[in-house]
Amino acid sequence: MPTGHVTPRPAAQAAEASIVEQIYEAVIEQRLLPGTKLPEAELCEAFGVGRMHIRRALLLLANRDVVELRANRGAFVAQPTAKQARDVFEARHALEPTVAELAAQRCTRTGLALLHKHLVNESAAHNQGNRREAIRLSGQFHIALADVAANQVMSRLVKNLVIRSSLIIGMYGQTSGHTCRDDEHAGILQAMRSKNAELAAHLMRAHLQHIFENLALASRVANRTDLVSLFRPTRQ
Amino acid sequence: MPTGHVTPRPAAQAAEASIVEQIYEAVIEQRLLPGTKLPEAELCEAFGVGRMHIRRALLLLANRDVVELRANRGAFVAQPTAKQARDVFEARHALEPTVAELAAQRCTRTGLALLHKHLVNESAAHNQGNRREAIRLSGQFHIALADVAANQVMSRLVKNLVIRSSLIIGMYGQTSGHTCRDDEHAGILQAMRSKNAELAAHLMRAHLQHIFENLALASRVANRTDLVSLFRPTRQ
DNA sequence: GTTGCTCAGATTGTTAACAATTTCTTCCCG
DNA sequence: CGGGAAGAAATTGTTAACAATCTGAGCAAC
Repeated sequence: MPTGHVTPRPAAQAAEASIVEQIYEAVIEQRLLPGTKLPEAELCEAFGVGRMHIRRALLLLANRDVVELRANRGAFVAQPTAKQARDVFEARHALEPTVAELAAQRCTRTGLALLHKHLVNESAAHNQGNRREAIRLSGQFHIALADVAANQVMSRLVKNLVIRSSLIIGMYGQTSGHTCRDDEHAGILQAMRSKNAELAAHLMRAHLQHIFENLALASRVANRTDLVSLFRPTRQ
Repeated sequence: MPTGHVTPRPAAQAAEASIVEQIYEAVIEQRLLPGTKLPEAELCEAFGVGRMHIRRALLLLANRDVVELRANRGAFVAQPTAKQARDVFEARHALEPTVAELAAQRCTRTGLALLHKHLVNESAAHNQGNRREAIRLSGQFHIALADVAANQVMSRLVKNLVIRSSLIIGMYGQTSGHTCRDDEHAGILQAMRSKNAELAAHLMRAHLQHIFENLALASRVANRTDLVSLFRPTRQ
């Protein structure tokens, strides 16, 4: 037993958790579009780890329906079907109003301040035309709300659903950039400030409904992503 | 390309899915109690597969909080804390009334028949004193309900929450065997028959509340499991 | 008699080589 | 000039050996 007690071997299991997290972020920011191939070799180089860790990270991502593993073909960013999109938003509709309700009941001063700061950044990104950051923060708001609700189980569920929503918006989203109107987020926060849990839940319901209505589930742009991967080398 | 098109290589990825499923079942039936160690070697022998598949299955189970992976120590059946227990049931409270509502709206004649058969079996198991089967079917009812709701996303979420509930009941459940009173299940089914979605949701809410109230979250039997693993060789 | 250390056995974590499959290129034939 | 088969390169899946860590028995010291 040498010296300090600062986590003997931390690099062991944290590796794939970090990888999963980073891919999550990339999906939320829509830098990784649905259908994009994720070759093991590239990921190994990108994250500087062995194939084993990449393999395990991909397995976890597949288990959460963020990537799809095709046997002997490799890993691809998931392409949710219209049915899956409906299911995801139905689940959000069931969960998130309750999350908002709980968050309104349990929010501390610190939590409110955090969410407010979130909104300020979100608004700023919107006005600056920083679409990527705006999308990211837009999703993060829902996750932050779940954190304020102080329920880790629901927090994880919401996180996963938000990420999958990013994929869904990437596939069926209308061109107009208002994926999540920040004023609606502001309304929810205002309801929380006045401790009106019922109103927060109602506003969340309406908000989710609006997001869902802005999807064009009829337009099957499913194969678009293959084109994207074709065009990708030139862009960025 | 030899003959038929009946899934060229099915044995590949289905392996760990099957293993996960079987461990799920064992946890639901409370054959695997919280804290039980799951050594790789034994699992390899039990399922007749290589260490790799076991390893991946355990990773998936850990990702769903059904087992806990301690670095260099191995895999153990998860031991939910009281906080986690509250979180799980709060999530169920948010999800399952909606599931019941949707199930009531969407149930087909076939679905109702399936659920009815479920209840009959459950009741029979209860009367025959077949505790293990009763517990299993009791959990399965909630899962079957989610299947009837025809939302795969919610179905998977409910399944996971039910399994974790089994662990919670295993840790904090009172001695009396009524983990899920089947008459309450019957009430929900009756509400579905009369297409009363609102009532189904309400009954589900009450049902979950009852289950939760029968937990003794105060009694920290957390370390009990270590004793269990000590006593286990003699029993059964 | 108990506490603490040391070393062997067992278990987990990692790496690397190998096998199987897919994909792309090349070449032949129509 | 186009279609298609054969083969090579690349990628994924699997196995086995190796390294690191933990567990437990045995022994010495207090």
